[in-house]
Amino acid sequence: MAILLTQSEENYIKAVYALQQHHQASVGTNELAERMDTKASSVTDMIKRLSEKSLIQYEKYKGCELTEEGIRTALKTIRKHRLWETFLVEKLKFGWDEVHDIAEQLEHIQSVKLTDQLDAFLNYPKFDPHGDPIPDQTGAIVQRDQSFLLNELEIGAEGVVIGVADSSASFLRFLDRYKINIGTCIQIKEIYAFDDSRAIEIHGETVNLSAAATQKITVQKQQ
Amino acid sequence: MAILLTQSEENYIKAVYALQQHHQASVGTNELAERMDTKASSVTDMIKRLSEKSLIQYEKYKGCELTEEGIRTALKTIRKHRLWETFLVEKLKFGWDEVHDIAEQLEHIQSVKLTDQLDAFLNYPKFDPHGDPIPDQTGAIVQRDQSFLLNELEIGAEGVVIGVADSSASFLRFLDRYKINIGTCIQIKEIYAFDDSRAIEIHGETVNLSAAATQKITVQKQQ
DNA sequence: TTTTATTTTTAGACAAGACTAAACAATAAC
DNA sequence: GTTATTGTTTAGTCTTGTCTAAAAATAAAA
Repeated sequence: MAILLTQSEENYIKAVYALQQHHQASVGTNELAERMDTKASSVTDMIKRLSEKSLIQYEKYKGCELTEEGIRTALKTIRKHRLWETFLVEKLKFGWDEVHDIAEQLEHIQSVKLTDQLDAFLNYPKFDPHGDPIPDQTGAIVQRDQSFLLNELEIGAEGVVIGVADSSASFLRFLDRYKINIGTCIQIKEIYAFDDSRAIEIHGETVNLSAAATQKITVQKQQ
Repeated sequence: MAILLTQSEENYIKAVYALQQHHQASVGTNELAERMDTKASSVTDMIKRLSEKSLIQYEKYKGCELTEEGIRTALKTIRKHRLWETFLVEKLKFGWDEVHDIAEQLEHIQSVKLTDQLDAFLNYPKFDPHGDPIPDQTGAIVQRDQSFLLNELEIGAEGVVIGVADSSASFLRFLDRYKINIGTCIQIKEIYAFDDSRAIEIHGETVNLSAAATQKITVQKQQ
């Protein structure tokens, strides 16, 4: 059942999954090479290997996509990654901008029991510190009911931050400076048409966020 | 300062350290091959690599030993291994016979901050679940005052279990069956000369332990 | 001290995963 | 419907870590 994969193979599977989720179509070699920070020729080699293991569906010059088994594999890795990120932030007091690289290593630890015990220890969290959903043992993901980007809210509307669309350290530090976190409550006070920035109230203070910033913050609308 | 090592290199360093600690002399190629479950020729290759990185002192046909830098490296890995074992048993409720293989993977995660935060989270433990000392950030190891093997105690003497000299799953399960754990108090009731077994009192009950078993349990003598 | 046995090292090969350079498809432009 | 351009694959090389088979050095025995 559970085929043993190298770390490199797991990383490729994860990347294919992410790209496939993004644009609902088969994934190209160059695109994947860009994402994996490697060369197209290396990608071709790896795709062939994964195709041998029937985790990927592949036809020459036609791109690739994950098989059912490949998707299950990707979800297992994502589950581990997000559980470890949660552990690092909740228990070890890391900032949410510091955890990605470490989780990238931890996600490759092989032990189903470890993953499940960690899940239990964290009290079966549904979302990680960036607001991304954590697949359960069966690979199921909780789907949130309608969420909005911050720039979709009208003046006066309130939202609770549930995620971010950019996990770069730079952006996460920006959020920290404004004390914006998962669960933070935000109200739109004003929208400036000239640059599409917003005045928002947060923790009682009013601050200005650029259009770029508001496009990267996901909220659950209140009431 | 901190040279990056592959997992394989780290494992070799750890093995050399262990063998060197055991018999205070330079470590032979075959011996190391046995320990690493590989062939002597592979060991020679690796020793050369580690010698290049000046972690190992090596002379052809004369065996090898760790340099100062090599010892520091070994202690870092041992620190991580034992902290993770402690985490798995204390927080994730693993049995002490289940943690070795997982810790063997976790010990290779690269992040000084992770190790130190984990140490803090566990409240700076001095010993792991098998009673082995955990090196601190500087590599210092707490030395226990005189410990004894269980078969060195005379009749009537009491001891508190502080470690085991065999971490095989089989032996650890044996200990679990008798509810023998780190911190368990044991008193010698009788010594049977014919097979060198002992009647011992433990948790109010009296049971018989073979000579082989009593040679593998380390205790701190009481009073 | 010469022979025998053991230990250790070399030489050459292999698989995984990457690379460069060059060839080959597929698509777009004219 | 040829040419450019872009995307993809092949061929050959490299490194890490391993292997086998054979040679060389050391240790033990005669």
